[in-house]
Amino acid sequence: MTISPRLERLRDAGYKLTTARATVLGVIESHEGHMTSAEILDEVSKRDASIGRASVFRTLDLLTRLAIIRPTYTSGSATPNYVLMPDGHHHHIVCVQCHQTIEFHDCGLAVLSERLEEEFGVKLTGHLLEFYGVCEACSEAGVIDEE
Amino acid sequence: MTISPRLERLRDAGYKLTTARATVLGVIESHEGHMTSAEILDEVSKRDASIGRASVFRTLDLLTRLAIIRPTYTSGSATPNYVLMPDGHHHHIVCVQCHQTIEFHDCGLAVLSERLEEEFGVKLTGHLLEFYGVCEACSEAGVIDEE
DNA sequence: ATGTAAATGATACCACGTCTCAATAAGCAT
DNA sequence: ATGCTTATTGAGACGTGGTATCATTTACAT
Repeated sequence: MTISPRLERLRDAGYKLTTARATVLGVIESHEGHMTSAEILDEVSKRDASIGRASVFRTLDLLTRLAIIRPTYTSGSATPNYVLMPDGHHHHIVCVQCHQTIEFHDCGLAVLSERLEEEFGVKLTGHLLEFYGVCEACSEAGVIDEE
Repeated sequence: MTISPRLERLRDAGYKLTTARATVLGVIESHEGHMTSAEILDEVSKRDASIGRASVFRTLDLLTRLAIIRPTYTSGSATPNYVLMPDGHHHHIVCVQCHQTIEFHDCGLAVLSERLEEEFGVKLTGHLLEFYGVCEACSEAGVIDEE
């Protein structure tokens, strides 16, 4: 069996390679982009009904700790969206009106990252950059917040 | 009564200026930094026990839509932390081991922000930049993840 | 093969956050 | 000030996402 490089990271960190973990990661990887926990739960049990809810959440926690995925803002106080961090980083714009997200790729943050590592003595593995604003469609519709 | 500039933003956007809203914002403003919804709930009812839970959550949603605060997910799938966005932006480093956060201030993202506005036709009001890594203390303790 | 500790699944459980709805208060016009 | 209109509120019931517990299973080392 070939092992996804991300699963290897998991094993290298001292965690066991289980089917539950592989399935959860597989689901997230195959479904590039944002997923809510409900969607993940759903897809996982479609692929392997024997996997319990608890394990899915435990795996999400674990993947988060390993900076493989990241929970991120959705709507106000609702449940998070999980986002894959392809090379340890992820960037998007989210529209505060309609919650649509636009992904973009170059951020030029490598320099800042290094500076911070020195300044604070930390070892950085990734980052998430979210911009907030109003998308084209919404600003044309002109809902609230026009001054 | 003098009105906080943030409350004014709220009113200018067409929302009424109520005690519930003022209290919630007041709590968040006075407690600079990160707060969970539980902490906010607690502080609010300490200041004014007549304010209901529902209104607090509604206000959090509203403030989020207005980009005055922002929920961020420091730990895995737990409840979000609400963060004030002083000038529309906020930056921190979060330790994936102990969940401690370190705030920093200059990010040099203004340039990128403008470029994105042009490229995607959006109007950006703020951003959140999170770095993930291992803090000094944790990497000395050397828990998991040493290669 | 066998042992052992980590991980799992089932389920009961809890808390966060939402919904509903009648009561209230903000803001405006007079 | 006064009254009108409508957004907003508080109370509480409700749903659901996520967690704790624990006996069972599984991964991995020897």
